[in-house]
Amino acid sequence: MAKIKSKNNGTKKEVIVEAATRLFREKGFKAASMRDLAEAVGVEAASLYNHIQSKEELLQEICFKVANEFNQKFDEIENSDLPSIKKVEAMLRFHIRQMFQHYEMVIVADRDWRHLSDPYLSNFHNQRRAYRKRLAGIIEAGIANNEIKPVDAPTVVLIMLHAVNGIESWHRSREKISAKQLEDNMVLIMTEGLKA
Amino acid sequence: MAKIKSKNNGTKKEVIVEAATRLFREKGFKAASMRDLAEAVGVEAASLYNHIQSKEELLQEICFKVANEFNQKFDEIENSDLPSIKKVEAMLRFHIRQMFQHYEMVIVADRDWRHLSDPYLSNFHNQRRAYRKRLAGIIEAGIANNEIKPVDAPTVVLIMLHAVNGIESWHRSREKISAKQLEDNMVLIMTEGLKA
DNA sequence: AATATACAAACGAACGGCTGTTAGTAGAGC
DNA sequence: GCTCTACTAACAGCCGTTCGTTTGTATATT
Repeated sequence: MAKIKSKNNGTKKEVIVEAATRLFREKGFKAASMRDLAEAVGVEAASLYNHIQSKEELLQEICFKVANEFNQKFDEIENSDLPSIKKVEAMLRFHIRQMFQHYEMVIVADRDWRHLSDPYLSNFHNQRRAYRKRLAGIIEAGIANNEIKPVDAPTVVLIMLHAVNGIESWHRSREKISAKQLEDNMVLIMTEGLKA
Repeated sequence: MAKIKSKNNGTKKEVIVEAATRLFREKGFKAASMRDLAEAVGVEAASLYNHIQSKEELLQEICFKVANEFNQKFDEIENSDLPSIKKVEAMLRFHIRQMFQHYEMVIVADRDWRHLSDPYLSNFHNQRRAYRKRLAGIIEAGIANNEIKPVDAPTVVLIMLHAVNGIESWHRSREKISAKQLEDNMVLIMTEGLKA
């Protein structure tokens, strides 16, 4: 069973999810139609349903893949013995790199997750809240042992997570500075105001 | 003629635009239907067209109202004789306050402007680019006379403008710190890393 | 004061078009 | 011959919007 590989590197479903990611990023989940998607894949709309169950399933795949990657990295960093300020920096750098390498799915997950329906909607929403709370926890730990100046941790999380979204603009701007340069600049600006 | 005031404080069109703002913010422009909007206003969908020309006109009103307010404030600050770093801080504070007071329309304009169609789409897009360039200009001026440390100005603009969007989460979170407190926290975090 | 005129604003019905999705079927590759 | 995948055709439902008409009300005329 399942020799349904497409071309060279994955199942047809994966090809569809990738095309959906690009399309959803460009038009938004609601505005992107299954017929648009079919055209992008090079097939009729009905044919998509040999590989997927529904339009929403595509959004689920995207959202939870992104969520899992972030949660996994978070575990790794949280369990390390870095000082708190370095943990924050590491998470920030990971966010920035994900935004460089997989920005389309990161943006779709961040912008269109509200179009999920329960139980996926609640699940994702809860994960999102939990993630922010954990991140704020690291910052508060840093404040507690004087690595980080006493700022409101949830505010810092708010700023950091949203600031990274700005990289979307960078992706389609003409005169790009290098990725490394942008990363270092962002980290500098965002963490310099934190240090005690 | 034209005593078509609704209830006490504005034309019916204004009432519709306000309801549309709330609805678009909640569901997104594409996902919000004219029948949804009609119900929110307390009227049949067809009746809306006695007051507006199209669904897109509503989006136009929202987007350009927001754009005009920001551009106006920008002129005022740019023409002042504040030091560059203070101009940046003033703009940042204005963004934050707009986000507190009119966050629904600010968010709709920022998230759904892509659903405008030409010529409004190009117009808005150009204003957006110009705004960011002007803001970067202020920062570069500050770098030139050593008020601001030598960072990449477009990156700072990216971060600042997106960071402010985080206030949306604050609006619907349970345990709010005060608006003033959040504003000061954001300004501190965002500007401390900039000072030379 | 009663009636006629004018017009804004509401309505139900309907439009063509697009939506996500299903059914049934034909062909390709093992 | 069996499985997988593509197709065409069609579905029910929602979309923004238009139509013709009725309702409500403020003003002008008698």
